Amino acid sequence: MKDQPVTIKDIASEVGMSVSSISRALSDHPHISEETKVKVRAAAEKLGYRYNALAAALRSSKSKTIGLIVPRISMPFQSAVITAIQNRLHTYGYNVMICQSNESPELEKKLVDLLLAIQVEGLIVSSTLYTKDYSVFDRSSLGGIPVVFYDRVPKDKACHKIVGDEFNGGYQVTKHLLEQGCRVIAHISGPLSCSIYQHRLSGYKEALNEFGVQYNEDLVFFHELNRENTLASCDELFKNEVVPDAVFACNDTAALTVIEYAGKNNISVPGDLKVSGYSNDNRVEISRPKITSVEQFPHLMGDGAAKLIMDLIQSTENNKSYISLTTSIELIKRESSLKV
Amino acid sequence: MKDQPVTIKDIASEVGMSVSSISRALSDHPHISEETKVKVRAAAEKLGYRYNALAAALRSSKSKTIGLIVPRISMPFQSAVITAIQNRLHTYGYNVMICQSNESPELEKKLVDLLLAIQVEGLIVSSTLYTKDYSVFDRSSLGGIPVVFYDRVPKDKACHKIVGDEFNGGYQVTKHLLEQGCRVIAHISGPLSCSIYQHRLSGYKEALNEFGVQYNEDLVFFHELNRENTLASCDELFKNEVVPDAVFACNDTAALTVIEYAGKNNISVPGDLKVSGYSNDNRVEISRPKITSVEQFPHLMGDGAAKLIMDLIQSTENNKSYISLTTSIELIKRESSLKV
DNA sequence: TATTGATCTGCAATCGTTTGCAGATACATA
DNA sequence: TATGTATCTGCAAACGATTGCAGATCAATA
Repeated sequence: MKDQPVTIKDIASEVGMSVSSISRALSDHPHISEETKVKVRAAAEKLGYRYNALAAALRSSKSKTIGLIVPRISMPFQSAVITAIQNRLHTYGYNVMICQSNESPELEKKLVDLLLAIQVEGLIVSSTLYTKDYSVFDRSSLGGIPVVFYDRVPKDKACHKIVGDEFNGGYQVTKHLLEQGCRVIAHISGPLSCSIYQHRLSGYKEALNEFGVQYNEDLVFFHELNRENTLASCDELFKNEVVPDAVFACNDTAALTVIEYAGKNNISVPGDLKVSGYSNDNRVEISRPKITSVEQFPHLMGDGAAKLIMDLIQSTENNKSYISLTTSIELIKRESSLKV
Repeated sequence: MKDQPVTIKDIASEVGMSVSSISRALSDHPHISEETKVKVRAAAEKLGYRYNALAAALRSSKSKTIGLIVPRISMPFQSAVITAIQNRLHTYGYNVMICQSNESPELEKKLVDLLLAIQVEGLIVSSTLYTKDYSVFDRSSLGGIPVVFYDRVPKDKACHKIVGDEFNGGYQVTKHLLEQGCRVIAHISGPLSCSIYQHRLSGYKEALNEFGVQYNEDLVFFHELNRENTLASCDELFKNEVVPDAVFACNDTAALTVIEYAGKNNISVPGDLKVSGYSNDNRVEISRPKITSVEQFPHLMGDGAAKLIMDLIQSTENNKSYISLTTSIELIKRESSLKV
């Protein structure tokens, strides 16, 4: 009974060869004959050998690991993206170290340090709502490893990224509500420090403009899209003499909250108030009425992010230029926004 | 400009000391004077030194990493547990490598290999619905690292584990339905290969027995709890002459599906049919009627699992005995199961 | 002065792989 | 026999930290 783990050294003495040949045999190096490979593999099996990826990573400086930083894994959109990334990277033989920033820029910074310490070969990041200082992601701070942002990407910084077509999403939702006859369309958005909300807002404005509707600041709210904040915004909205006939909420939680508020205040949806959410998570079909929302195809985004980071890792040339990809969105119309 | 990463060797030559002193200074070893520590830290900062956790892990055989294997991160219960585990382990200075088995026992086995290769110091596992062969988790196969199971735990194998009080959950739900006057209570369960469903079934039987209701095999279904299977079971249930007056579904997806089925077939819930789910995920409050369910306190379970694995790692004695923890559950009664 | 003890520092081996280079072997050809 | 070529194998130095042990320094005490 060994208590020390079995190493390639042990295999080497077992089969009477050098460690280098064992190493090469196990990694299927072309200079090793097929019969030795078979012999070596058999010996490894017999001794209960376990590959030490740490030692290999140290020597070859290839950890075969990608760091992933997300705000929270519990958001349906995020968990779908993560799963796609993970599955895709597995096919490349890469692991993913998933970290949650919990919407804290400080923690996010610490996580970068942590991931660099374990020698990840690349970083995939969806940043917090409040990240302003992206300097930790500069090439110089990262020691040369590539980073790909998705969804929540830096506003004013050139970088590799993959994002949904947020402008179009905002535009489509608003246009749809306008087409349903709405003219007082509130917009409950996340903080503008976050790029996606800026673009949706632009889409919203564009559609209003096209329909000749004046943009009204009193109808627009920017805050984290939880229940409390959204209820406060609803209070604000409905205390005025002129009340909205539609709400475009920037996620489904907010849309659900608006519907909850409407229910409690005898406002009929979609009769008196039409509502749209965003992200098309699994709750929109359960709600009564079912909620119009925007599908973001998280699987495509995750897949794209994973492919992109692998391209960057594998490309030898140091790419000066930044790649920016956009995934399409699709407005899914449901009861909450349709004419009765 | 260095292109090679800065190592403690570089710091050593910068400040004119040996690498061992640098190593000790940086890790705050007591044998190093405070002033040298300050000097060393300053030099490290100046040179842009980055700790190489891989090298340290190799030398000290302490990777400071725990492997986590879950069926899917997208289940609300799971993502809550994962977050709790991760937060807790971070306070111990440990990272978590999260892997998804995707309900495949084969993949699960591969993931164990992968995690062992990267030298995790412990494993936390919630197994697939179909895992029968737990031998990969034997002490001998694991090379001495501890493993803690949670929620989906081995049925017939002694192990460290933390589970919800499933028997009581099954009992409480059933008793509640009986108290509402129901006597034909269907049970839509997951496959019995999975321990939790066995225990809930036992609780179900116990409550029936207490109320003098005969257990009826025709009312009980075992399958993965997705929409398709659940709809099929509903068809089965309602084609008989004697139809159920309640359904105890073993997760909230199934409960939602039952309610969907009832809606389509003019069965009023809770008037004609009372329904309970399990897990109390965020959809049960959105559904109309709101759904009775069982809160499992995933945060407590994750926290407990994390603490337990750390105890096992830190305890020097090789513990012969296995620790089994149970977290409490709470039945949350809502409209779907209450007398009208 | 010699001894002790406390405090700090350095040497060098080690963790388990990978890999550039050189050497060995075998066989065919000149 | 000598040479070339193709194929395989081994040596030994990395990778960047940790750590047991021994040694150095210096002040305090006998």
